Amino acid sequence: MNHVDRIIGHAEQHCKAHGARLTVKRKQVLAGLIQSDKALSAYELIDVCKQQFGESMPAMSVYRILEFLEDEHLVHKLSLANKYVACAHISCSHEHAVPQFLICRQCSKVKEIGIKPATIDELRESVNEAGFKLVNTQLEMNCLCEGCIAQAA
Amino acid sequence: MNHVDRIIGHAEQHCKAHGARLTVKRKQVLAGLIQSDKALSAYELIDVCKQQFGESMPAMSVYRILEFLEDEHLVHKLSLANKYVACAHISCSHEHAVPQFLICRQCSKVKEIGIKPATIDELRESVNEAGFKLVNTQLEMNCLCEGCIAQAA
DNA sequence: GTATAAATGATATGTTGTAACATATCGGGT
DNA sequence: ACCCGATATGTTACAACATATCATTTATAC
Repeated sequence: MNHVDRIIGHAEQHCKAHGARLTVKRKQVLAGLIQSDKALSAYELIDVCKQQFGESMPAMSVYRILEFLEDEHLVHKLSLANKYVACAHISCSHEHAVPQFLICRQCSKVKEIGIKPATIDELRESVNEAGFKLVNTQLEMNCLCEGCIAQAA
Repeated sequence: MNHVDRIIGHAEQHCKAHGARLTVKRKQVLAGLIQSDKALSAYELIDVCKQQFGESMPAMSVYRILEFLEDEHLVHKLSLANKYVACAHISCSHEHAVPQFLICRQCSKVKEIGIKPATIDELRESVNEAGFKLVNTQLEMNCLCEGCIAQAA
């Protein structure tokens, strides 16, 4: 049983635990994201599913499935790039804080990190001073990844 | 001379200073953004220009003009919302650090703030530890503005 | 005034995402 | 086993955001 399947297994347990169904199509979409170290757009996912499973996947279905997977906290949407990534912690059993994302502008590689709570608190403080309230702490930052830095040098 | 015209005047000086041309169309687009306290999409700007100046403005032109205005640092693009705002500091003479943006998810109202350099440094540190490099420090955060908080309560 | 570059217009197309309605599939109650 | 309601997926059409390409106009330099 490979890496991807193991994670899918965890996801399945997670869904089962509260009566949500991880159907075949949903598994395919999730698997597509897990296999990719890059963020993928919905339409890129359609292509991936087509290639891997020979199944045509209407855009509408992919968007619905992504929404389901987001609700299950199995997938994150990156608004900064209009792309999607699998959650890095599907296999962990403990709960997670809202993550932050580093997105490589060159190659779409994504790293999910947890910034120090103290830093988050400072940010939230700055926001409050401006009279706004953070609705979440999912920061997304435009970055370059190690590979693309090396390549540029 | 009203508020908007004054800012446009500053923008014109700014452009003139290095041989860039703030043409009529470019002024119209910029004025549209300055008048709005909300972020506007490119297509919303087309409507605004149509209403205010009776001029039809092809999408292509608006995008070109927005690009020009961004290059001149007169406008910021908010990737989180696919919308655009006028820079809050056009009339200031001094240089500015890269700003951060608070975007109201309810009404698109935007506040441009400057987070404490120390906090930014901590963020950059977290990013570096993950092996990535920030390409800029233009953070965009999903928020609720004062008005929408009050309304929700 | 003409050559040149910059700006804009026009048309087509690509990309991302949703609305609305039809059909298929699953699971429980009888 | 069968039906029913709920959930999931399919289909079509289109809205919203964005860019490519080539033609035309306008401004500035010489």
